[in-house]
Amino acid sequence: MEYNFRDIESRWQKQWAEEGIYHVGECNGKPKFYVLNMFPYPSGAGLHVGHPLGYIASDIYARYKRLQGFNVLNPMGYDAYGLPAEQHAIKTGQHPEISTFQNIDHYREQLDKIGFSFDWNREVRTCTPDYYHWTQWAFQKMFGSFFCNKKQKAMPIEVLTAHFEQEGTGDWDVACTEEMHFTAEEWNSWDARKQSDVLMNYRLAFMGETMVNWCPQLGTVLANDEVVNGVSERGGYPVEQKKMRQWCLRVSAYSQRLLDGLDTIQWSDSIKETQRNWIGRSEGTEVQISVAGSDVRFTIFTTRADTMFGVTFFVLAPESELVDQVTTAGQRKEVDEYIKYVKSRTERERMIDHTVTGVFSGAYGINPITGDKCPIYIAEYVLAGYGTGAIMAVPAHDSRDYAFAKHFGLPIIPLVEGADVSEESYDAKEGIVTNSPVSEDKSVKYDGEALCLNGLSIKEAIQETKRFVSAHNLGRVKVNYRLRDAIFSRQRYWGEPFPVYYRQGIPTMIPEECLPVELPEVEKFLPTETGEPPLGNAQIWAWDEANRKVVDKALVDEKTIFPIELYTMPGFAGSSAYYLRYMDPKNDHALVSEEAASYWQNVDLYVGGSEHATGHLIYSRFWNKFLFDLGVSKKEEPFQKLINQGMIQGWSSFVFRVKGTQKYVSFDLLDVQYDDTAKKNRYFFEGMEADPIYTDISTVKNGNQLDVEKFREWMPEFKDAEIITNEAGNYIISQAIEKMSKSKYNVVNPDDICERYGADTLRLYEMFLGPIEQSKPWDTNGIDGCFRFLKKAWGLFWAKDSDALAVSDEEPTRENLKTLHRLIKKVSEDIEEFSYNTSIPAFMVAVGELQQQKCRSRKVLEQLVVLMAPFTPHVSEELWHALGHDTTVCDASWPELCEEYLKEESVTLGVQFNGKVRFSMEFPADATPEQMREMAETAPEAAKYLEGMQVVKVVAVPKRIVNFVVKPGK
RNA sequence: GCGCUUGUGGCGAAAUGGUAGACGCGCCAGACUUAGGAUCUGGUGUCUCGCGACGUAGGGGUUCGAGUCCCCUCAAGCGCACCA
Repeated sequence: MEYNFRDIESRWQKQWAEEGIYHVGECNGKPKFYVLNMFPYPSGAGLHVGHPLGYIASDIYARYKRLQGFNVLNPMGYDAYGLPAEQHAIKTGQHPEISTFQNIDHYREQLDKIGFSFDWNREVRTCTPDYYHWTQWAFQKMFGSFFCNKKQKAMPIEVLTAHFEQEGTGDWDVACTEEMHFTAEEWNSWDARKQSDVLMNYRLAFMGETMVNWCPQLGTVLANDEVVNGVSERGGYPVEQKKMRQWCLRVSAYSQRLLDGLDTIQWSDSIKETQRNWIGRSEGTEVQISVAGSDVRFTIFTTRADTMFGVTFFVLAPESELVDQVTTAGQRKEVDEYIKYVKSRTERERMIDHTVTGVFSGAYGINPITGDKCPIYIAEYVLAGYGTGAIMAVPAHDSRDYAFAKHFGLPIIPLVEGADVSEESYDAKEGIVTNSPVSEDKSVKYDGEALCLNGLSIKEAIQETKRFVSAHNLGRVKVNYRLRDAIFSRQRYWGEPFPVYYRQGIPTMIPEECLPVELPEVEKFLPTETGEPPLGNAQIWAWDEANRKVVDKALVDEKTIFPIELYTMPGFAGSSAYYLRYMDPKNDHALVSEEAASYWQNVDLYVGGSEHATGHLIYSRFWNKFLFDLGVSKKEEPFQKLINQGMIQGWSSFVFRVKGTQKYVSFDLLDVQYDDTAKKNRYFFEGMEADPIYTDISTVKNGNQLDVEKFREWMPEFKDAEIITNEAGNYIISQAIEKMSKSKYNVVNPDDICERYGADTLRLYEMFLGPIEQSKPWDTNGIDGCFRFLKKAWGLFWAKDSDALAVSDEEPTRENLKTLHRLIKKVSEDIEEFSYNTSIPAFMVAVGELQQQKCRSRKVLEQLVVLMAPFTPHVSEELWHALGHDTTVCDASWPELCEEYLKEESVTLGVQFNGKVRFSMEFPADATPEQMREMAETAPEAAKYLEGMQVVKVVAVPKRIVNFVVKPGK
């Protein structure tokens, strides 16, 4: 019987959907397993072959786990809010929801063709009110919480206000934007507005005046991970630094927990390391510096407390508030000019250009250890956002300070024995400290004690200085994190609205029972003429406190009716807790019920791209930890194991058009020159320049030739093209590996593959391409091999030239069982290790062997069907039913491995002399090393190698090798 | 600059420290076919007529034995980057 994949696949896909065989519930009899893919953003371009890579890998794992008896949750949904839909809406005037839903339908259609075992009953879309209800709810909970540093836990804000009423700030160590100190009397004397402002310093979701990444072209602020190389990730527009009042999430409060959690999860080292870098923990010392002749004091942060004796100047960040306080009248003008210059520079300029700039403030700081007066500079190489925005400069042991000192002619004092600092600084943290102090009178005594570090190693010196500084109250030991709080508002339309109104200017939460606050209709999706965000265009957008509903904003009276927030939430809001919602997607009363959360716990296997390392994967860990503190989430970490599938790239193809003509020249006829200034190749034909132009992959034949007819048909503008071919009459194209994208015409569509080869072949081939975590270009050429394999496997079950099943009840031979169990072993191991690319060859070999063995045994073939089921569900289902089962193959059991069949009676091993294999011979599989040695030594082939030689040593490893170490002599 | 990852045929890639290149693509030859991008069989790392020798980016080391473990160098990719 012919392998008719079109019929098989469409028939089973329909039946699976009708019978709902992939729907799961909370089943306490079975152990749970939660498999999850990063849900896609449904773009207008549809799926390309890269998207399903991760879905197929996780689907194989999900099906495998199900066959092993687990109750597997494998859901899918859509990250439906996003910029492209909004940009499309601005262009066309069409509501973004319409295009988004159309795209979702298209995605679903494409996904359904590949035969995934998703439970579509649990689908979520981040843009539907029943979903973002819980995004808003979580935000309100964060607003209503603060973080206790000692307990390392979020707590209700009421606990903090009660404390303020009783004791003021006291010495409670609480995560905050800036440290504040006030008494209970002060707190109680403040009005609601002032109290609200102060609480913003502590809330986990708060409004803060912070430096933000402002993108004028997009008209919105962006999170740090949305800015790449100083330009916006979406669109590549310039980004400026701007001080703005924005909603923020106090992600930094969880820095330590985010760091510690990494040790408890199975993620790749590279992604854990990326997150560690992003969190950027650094242990150091804060030291108080007083300004000479003034009351002003400031704090510096250093990780090199051992270098206190080498300080020759101090530096403040230009944005620091201290700049104004410190600057002397004489230097005012120069400082102002410098600040103006710094402000004129964009983020991008600052990143690329590291030339030394700075200005003297006129003031001097006093080094508390040496008593020295050192000049205070202002320079942009010190960042306001890190540490205290002020540093002590030790040019001898910090390359940046060194460059600055050289530029401004400041002294350089080496502090490490043997360090030569005449050409460059000595930054290494190794060596013995000297010059600290140079002489006794160079260090200040506190309580009769002076710091002396001479003779200590640098590490010891750091510890000693920390002790000294803390003991004499000159500063304290401090841990800093690079991780910044996340800016949580966007000036866009297509996002979750904030459930917040402004009660006489005070941000106030809309009552929890009134959620969700639905995104209002607007006429235009652009900012208003007065520069308000798009929601400023919404008419029905005011909160009526008395009637507890959203009303016309014309009614705002600031007594009972107030304006609602115009900002919306960023993309990561909806994607931060969706894995919890899948557990209980239709719950109206809670994000997730207690029962569902307790049963499903967290995601066992999460599959998605590594590009989310510092975005989604940090935010959702933060979000989950917060929900864990609330008791909603049951696990500290949301994703136990993470697999990052590589990106599938496309082959872009180029033709070359001579400038200003319709001549298209074959690539091999061109002169290629590298343009050093433009950093790209330029192409010339008979002295005229030719431009590379993308051509569609469908116009390419034989790997690198242009199919001229298809090319002419592809676009009207090429219809009358003058094609200049090479001598052989072929037109050679040029190719490049690039990201798959519609605009590069290199997209390979999974639908086309399914149409031509079937979903099972597509699934096999995507896994066969290479290791799942590696990026690789898509190459359709190899797919025939997988298709042939399926036809071969199919052929095992059917009689030749007839529709009859050719399976018998005969007992399997030992050979059959050996092949089968070798396959069981290999495939089980491979799936556990996600090396699917090597199990497909194993299938190929096994099927080849069974074919050669003329195996017709039902017992063997039935198990083969089950083994293939995770990879090729359609074929397996068809064969499973053909073999007479009336249940789905998904409910079969994964075959048990029986090592007995793998045992060898004898084994052929290479016999080596001095490490080189000279001949092979048979050994009993259970031979001991002694027996092996004896057999090898007495073998006739061995004689010529042992002739006149002395045996120094023999190494015999059962099932591995026999090696004689010999040397001449007797 | 720091961190992570990767270097194996024409290509995608395999190899618990044990005969490197399984399997697939491509290519070559043959079979069946009255031309097809079908199917099947065999071959295919390099050098050599052959015996054989050499081969896993380069160099060193550990080992009876190294693609694999250790050290150094080089190259590529990704991430972070005046983070004090």
